Amino acid sequence: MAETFRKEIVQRITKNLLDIQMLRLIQTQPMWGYKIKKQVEAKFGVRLRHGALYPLLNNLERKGFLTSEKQRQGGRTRKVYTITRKGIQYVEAYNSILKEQLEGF
Amino acid sequence: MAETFRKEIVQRITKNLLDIQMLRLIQTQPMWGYKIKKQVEAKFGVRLRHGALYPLLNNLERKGFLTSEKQRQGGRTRKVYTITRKGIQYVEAYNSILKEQLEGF
DNA sequence: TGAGATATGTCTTAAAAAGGACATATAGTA
DNA sequence: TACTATATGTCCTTTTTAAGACATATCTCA
Repeated sequence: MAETFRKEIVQRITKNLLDIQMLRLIQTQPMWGYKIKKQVEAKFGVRLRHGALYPLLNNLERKGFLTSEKQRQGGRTRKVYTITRKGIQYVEAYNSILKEQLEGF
Repeated sequence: MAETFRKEIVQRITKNLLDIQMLRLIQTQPMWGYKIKKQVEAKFGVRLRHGALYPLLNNLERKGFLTSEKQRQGGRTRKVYTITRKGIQYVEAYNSILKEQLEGF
């Protein structure tokens, strides 16, 4: 049962706080959409539709949490995202809230 | 800015993981809907509509995370909720995920 | 050369959630 | 007595979100 709960909660957090989980991933190293999709799916056990992912990435860039750079690999293009200072601050705010939650009410 | 981020994230967590925050509250002491509403609003800075709260509480009871007992105060009735073992397990699963998130990827 | 993986994007429709009204009753206070 | 707070519940409509299709192009391996 505890394991069922775990999976369910992880999936809920991933779904509802997907942008934060993505920023955290990109914080470890710059990454492009497709790779983010694969990593999120593997790490959190959720299906991440690309139809939701790419608009979200563009949105995070528009808001200043990410910057992107197009990289060519032969004829194929990757849009590699890097986290900004603003993005790091957002993740840090999240981390500090987690800490408080663990310390209890 | 960091403070703006904090508020925004706390509100997002409260909104999306409201049931868990409520279970955590009730875990500290048995509580009724109206009191939960006031506490959630004070602690997390969100408006909690009673039209959303009461169906959610009934739902959590139906799922076995809470039990309720009606208490009379003169002519007024309070439905006091207590967390169950199952509810505690759910909160514990949440706590363990928070720990892992803090430890990083 | 055909299939599956990599790679990024938009758009429409269907499902879920939120907001707010409708509904009722007691207690306390000005 | 009228207003505000306490207390719990449902229901409809609007808004938001999610699912999946539509769209295109390259790369690799069998």
